[in-house]
Amino acid sequence: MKVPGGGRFCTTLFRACYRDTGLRMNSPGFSMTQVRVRFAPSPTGLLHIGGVRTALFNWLFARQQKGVFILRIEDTDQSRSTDESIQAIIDGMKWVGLDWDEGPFRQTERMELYRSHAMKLLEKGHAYWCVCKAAELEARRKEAETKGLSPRYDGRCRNLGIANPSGDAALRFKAPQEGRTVVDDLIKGKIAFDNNVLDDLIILRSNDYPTYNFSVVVDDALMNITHVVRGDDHLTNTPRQIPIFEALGFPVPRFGHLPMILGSDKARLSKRHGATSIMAYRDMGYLPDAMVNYLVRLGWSHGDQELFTRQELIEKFSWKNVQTSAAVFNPDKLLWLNAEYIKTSPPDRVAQALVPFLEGAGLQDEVRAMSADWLAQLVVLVKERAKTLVEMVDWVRPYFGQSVTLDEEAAKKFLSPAMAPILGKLLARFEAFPAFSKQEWEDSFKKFVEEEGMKMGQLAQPVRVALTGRTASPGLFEVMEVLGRDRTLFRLRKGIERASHA
RNA sequence: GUCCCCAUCGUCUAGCCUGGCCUAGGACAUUGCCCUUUCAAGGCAGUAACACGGGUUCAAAUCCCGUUGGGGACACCA
Repeated sequence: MKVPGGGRFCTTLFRACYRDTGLRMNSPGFSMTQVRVRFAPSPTGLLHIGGVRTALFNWLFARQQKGVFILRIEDTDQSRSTDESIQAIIDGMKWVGLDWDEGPFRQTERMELYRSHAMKLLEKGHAYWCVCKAAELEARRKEAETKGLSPRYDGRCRNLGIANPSGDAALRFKAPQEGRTVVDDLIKGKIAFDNNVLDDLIILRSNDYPTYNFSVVVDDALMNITHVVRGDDHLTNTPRQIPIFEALGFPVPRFGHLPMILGSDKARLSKRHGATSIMAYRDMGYLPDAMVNYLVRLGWSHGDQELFTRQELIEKFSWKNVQTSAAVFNPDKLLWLNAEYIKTSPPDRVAQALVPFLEGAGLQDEVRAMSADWLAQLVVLVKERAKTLVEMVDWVRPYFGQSVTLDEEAAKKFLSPAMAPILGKLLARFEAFPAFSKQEWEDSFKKFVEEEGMKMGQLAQPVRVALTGRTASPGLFEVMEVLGRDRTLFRLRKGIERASHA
């Protein structure tokens, strides 16, 4: 239930103490508690973009508050956690440039902590042994569901007082059954839950491993997490976790629940909506900065601004401007942003990111033969035409190597026998220049077109095909500049050859 | 079924807290035009939204209630 009069914008006074944590840090008179946040993914697959966005908000807040950002791997699910997934998380975080200050911690390395705290709860009477079998529980849940009842645990072992269970038993937390738990959410405001909807959740499995709802609490408490910021899907876990903090005698952190990312059909984003792994976007030729910009803007805004540097993001971020509703992931806008970043990022950086793609396309020798400066020049040549690095590979291909592969249709259309003598004359003019000069060659070209009584396009297209092999390319004279005098003349001669033998 | 969250153009959003400046602004996509040696990029213009119903008020996108719709959670998953 939404608390009346509470919520996100309740009163100015109230807001001051919970919305603007930034003020707290900066205003004198408040105790300087350092912000400590964490990203706690489970290693059960690839790092997906929703996870990256959660990490991003945490990271932004930590950096802005000069706080600490912790990476914690929640791998207490033995059957689903893998080392490859842990590596995927680390690789993904590094690729988008989200550096952490502590960790990565693995929960499986902290087992004793969970077990000892669980025993503490048992001793204090906050927990009890449950000897119900998993299969029985499952059956009862199904039955309750078909009867239209709540599929909660019925609490049958709660008052049995089992002290030394034989065989496998699980430890359950004695959840409060009365009153209400109020969550004061950073993003959604005050939310109240009636405790009577709570059931006694298992905190220690019969295999001695802790469950999620218990290990998060122990870790968040022990790691002194001040703000637990996670996906919306955890909102209803919060009233289950708060009583555990309390039973353990730990202070309760602030919570913030980020709205979900949806697919085009408004269902929670999943594989069937297309690529969801962050690394898939790297492979599709997206720049990490574009990815970050897109993901942050999906659910957060700063007036009408669309493009942000990382520094701006850190400075301008605030919980107040985080959206409360879910957002549909829009690949078109991401693509536009990527194109924007390709156009405006330093060309040498784009070139650097492009190299692996060129190598992947079989151009490793060609790339090695060229200088970094030339590569950057190449990026400048095609940057407003390629929306991804993958597309850029295709645009850039004609500029490697001495000769060029002619597109058959283009050659047939533009390198006709009738063109041969005209191209020959143009070649002679260019050959007269001892060195390439964009301005001079362009003037000469235009003068030639005029003298011949041609239209610009009539000559430009055949030359374009001769130089690039295709009918679409950047400006002719920029192309020549990147090719250089020798290759320009060489390819022109080859083009004439082809035209005369057509 | 129960509980929780959410609701402005097709999409991301501004505006909502502190009602009037909103004949609702920006961005992506889309349409048309301009520029032009091709392809882009760029420039200009256009189409397009306050879910619905009740209140409160001189005045509601903004506050309250309800309805509808969407999403999430209810595991010895996280």
